[in-house]
Amino acid sequence: MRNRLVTSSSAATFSALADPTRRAVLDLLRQGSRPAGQIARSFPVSRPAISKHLRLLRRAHLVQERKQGRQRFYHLNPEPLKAVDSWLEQYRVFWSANLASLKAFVETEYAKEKKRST
Amino acid sequence: MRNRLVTSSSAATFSALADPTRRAVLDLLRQGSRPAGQIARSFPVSRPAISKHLRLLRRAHLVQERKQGRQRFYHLNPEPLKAVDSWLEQYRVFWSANLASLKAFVETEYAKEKKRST
DNA sequence: GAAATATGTAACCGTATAGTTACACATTAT
DNA sequence: ATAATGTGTAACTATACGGTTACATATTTC
Repeated sequence: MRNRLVTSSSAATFSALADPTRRAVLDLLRQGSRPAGQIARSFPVSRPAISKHLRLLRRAHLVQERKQGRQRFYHLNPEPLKAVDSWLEQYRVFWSANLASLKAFVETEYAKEKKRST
Repeated sequence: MRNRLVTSSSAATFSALADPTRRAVLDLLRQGSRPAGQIARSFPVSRPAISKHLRLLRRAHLVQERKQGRQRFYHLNPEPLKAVDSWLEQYRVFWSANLASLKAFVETEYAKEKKRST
């Protein structure tokens, strides 16, 4: 039941990623750490809303906070995303499998089409 | 703004994956398609609850339905997961980067420790 | 010390969500 | 035809969530 374990331990991560604003915050932080206020100014919602998103991201360990004077710099912690990646890993084989069956399907249809047109 | 697009188009996928039961349903379907009832019996929640999860997964195109007699077989459609994978792709570089800095950190600490013990 | 700045949190609101039970509908079995 | 089976949905409940405004707190500036 290793999958089970991975799935449940990364529960906080998956639900943190469910919100588009939070994903965008992470995308922003990929370019470097920023103080909370600057993050908030990058989005069309209120500062407290972003503050709450940051709290959630913090709890999911997707960001970390570094106090500096009166500012709090947030930086990305990509580590929990590894769990998402390893969950996804088990599905990658299906993509190629489906590509193969799609290819087969297309070829069959092409053959039919050819036959029909003659 | 390609990231933005990827992020928003996969919104349904990300929120579908937020629920642990739904992830477990997908995990189950990796082993092959199953009728709705059998899926439901695999979980400690009521059948209607699973029926609703399946509806959500269907809308996110993560599963597809095939009616067969009075049963409805559900099978995995991994295609939408590609968007998640490509979102993650932008973070993979950070893992190795962090591993490198962790390595550097550990080596520095080791050097300090060595010095201290002499 | 007072004003300005940066931030988090509490209280509240509306909506979404995950669960339940009760019911409707289609299909198969008797 | 009737009963049994498989499934989805409606109605309802409790809770979580994303947003807001108002406020508290810490730090810097003047």
